Amino acid sequence: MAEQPTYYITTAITYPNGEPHIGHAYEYISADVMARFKRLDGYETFFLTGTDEHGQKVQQNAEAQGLTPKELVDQNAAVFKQVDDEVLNISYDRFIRTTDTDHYEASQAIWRRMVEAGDIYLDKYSGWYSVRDEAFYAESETEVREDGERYSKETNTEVHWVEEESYFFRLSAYQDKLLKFYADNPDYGGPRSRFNEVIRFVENGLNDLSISRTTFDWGVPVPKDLTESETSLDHVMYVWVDALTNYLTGVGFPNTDSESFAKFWPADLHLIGKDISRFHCIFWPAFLMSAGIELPKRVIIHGHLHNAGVKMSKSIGNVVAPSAWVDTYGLDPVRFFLLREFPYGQDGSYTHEAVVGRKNSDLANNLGNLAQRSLSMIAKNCQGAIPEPGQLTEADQAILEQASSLLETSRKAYEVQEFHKALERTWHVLGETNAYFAEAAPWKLAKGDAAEQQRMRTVLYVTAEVIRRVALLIQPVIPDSATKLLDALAVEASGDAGATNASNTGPRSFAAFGDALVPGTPIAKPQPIFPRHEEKEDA
RNA sequence: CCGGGGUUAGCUCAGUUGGUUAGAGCAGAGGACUCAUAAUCCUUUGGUCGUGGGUUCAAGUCCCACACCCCGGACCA
Repeated sequence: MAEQPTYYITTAITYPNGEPHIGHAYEYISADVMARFKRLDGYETFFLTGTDEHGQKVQQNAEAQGLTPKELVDQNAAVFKQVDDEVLNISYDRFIRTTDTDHYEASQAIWRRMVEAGDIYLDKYSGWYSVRDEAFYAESETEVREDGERYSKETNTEVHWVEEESYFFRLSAYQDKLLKFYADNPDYGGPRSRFNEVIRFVENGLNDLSISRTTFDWGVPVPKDLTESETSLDHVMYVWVDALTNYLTGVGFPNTDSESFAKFWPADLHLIGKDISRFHCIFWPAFLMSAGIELPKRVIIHGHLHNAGVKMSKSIGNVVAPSAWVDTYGLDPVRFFLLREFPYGQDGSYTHEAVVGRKNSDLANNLGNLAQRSLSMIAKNCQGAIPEPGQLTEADQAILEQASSLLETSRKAYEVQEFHKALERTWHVLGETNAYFAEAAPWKLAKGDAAEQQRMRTVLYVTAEVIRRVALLIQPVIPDSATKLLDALAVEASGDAGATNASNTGPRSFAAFGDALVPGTPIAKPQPIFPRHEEKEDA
């Protein structure tokens, strides 16, 4: 047997300092869909997500609440994990926390490698520092406001003059190497327009990067044996060094001989938001080059979601909790909407009407009703079993051919994370199938002679077979509904709609895409799977 | 200020290397059907393709200028 292909995908790890909102859900769901697709397509897949728990902000918040930092992040991380587990049905293989003990080991190991490469040196940093942003600002980027305090103009956070000893990473030495890497790997960052912005930024020159702090201790300690010869201070790593390293920790680093590291590194895809593209497209590859570790294959940068065109913000009060949406619309409609509605990579604007439109029009009408009408006819007119088709006409073959092409179309689209295109094409075929069904009018054939009855059975078979193929392919997006659909078609159970590698093979994996429904298989009386949206009564 | 992207039907968007009557989905209108979740199918209304110039036999598609929007970045305080 040929060696099984592998796939390693990560989300950004979340800074758990607030309630999860629909933007977090967008990232988790899209990564989940990608992971499920790959599992169903036969890839041994590892899907990593988690929380980023270090930093001064956490330490200060904890003090303010009378907790230890660990107590605080235990609480907050649990909230995010719960959303993954109980609200969004996210099929991660590991929920990593940067406070996990193996992560300390990994972070110290990559640091050590970068020291050995001669890329880390001790110096002094001074400047205006914002605790909230965890960033330094030039004086010109700040201003003193009415309350006498100095603020960052861009982010409106308080800044303080900080002068501290810090370790630096020789990022400036990587400008040419990075540019060459981008040129050699034009698909490293996507979509192209966002990747171009990164490249232009690098072309404008890079400064060395401060990568340690001494003013607080909530972080991964820089190994003492590396610092004792030159300083007596205790350094902890700048959060981004340890945060990015989570991608290595997740698959076994620093144990590079481990089975999981050998299997899954380099990562196939880092899926992140546009706010952190620079960390993933510049710092991360530079760190890895320095440490002599292979670079990930691709970073896909998604956009942000806007509430009816307005940026979500707590002060405006238009932040939507994932659980609120799921309660209102149902999980699968939410998952479908997020991936179908927006070209992946661009910002998206959502409205209640838009979500309801997708739920009713695409799911309930075009797919749900097609399944219901065809399966009902099979239940009533074919002794409740998948019928035996007769000679296929050109129309039959044409619609089956369209459905067949969807596997390759979807693979190509998913390869570059153009989820919307895969779904658009799939729903186009469903539209054609509805037209095919109306044209063939099997309900009229049911009343005809033996030849017409045979023709009816053929039409019903072809329609059901199209639905089977579509149902297989949309398992990643709407796993629960697609499973019900396959159940209704009496497709032999296998796997778990892409949730684990148990979905790599079997009648419900993509390996079975080219199979066909087996005539004579009994089916149950169909029940509607995609209800139309019901508006709740005003409170 | 520099760079990138955008400005196409009521809404969201496609429009390939410039080439016949500018497309889709949703929404609207009319009709059909009754298997089905008042779903589906057919037909149809609707656009001076941001503005003004230019190149060309021919421009949504190329060039220039301008306006507005979005995204990056720089500089001055």
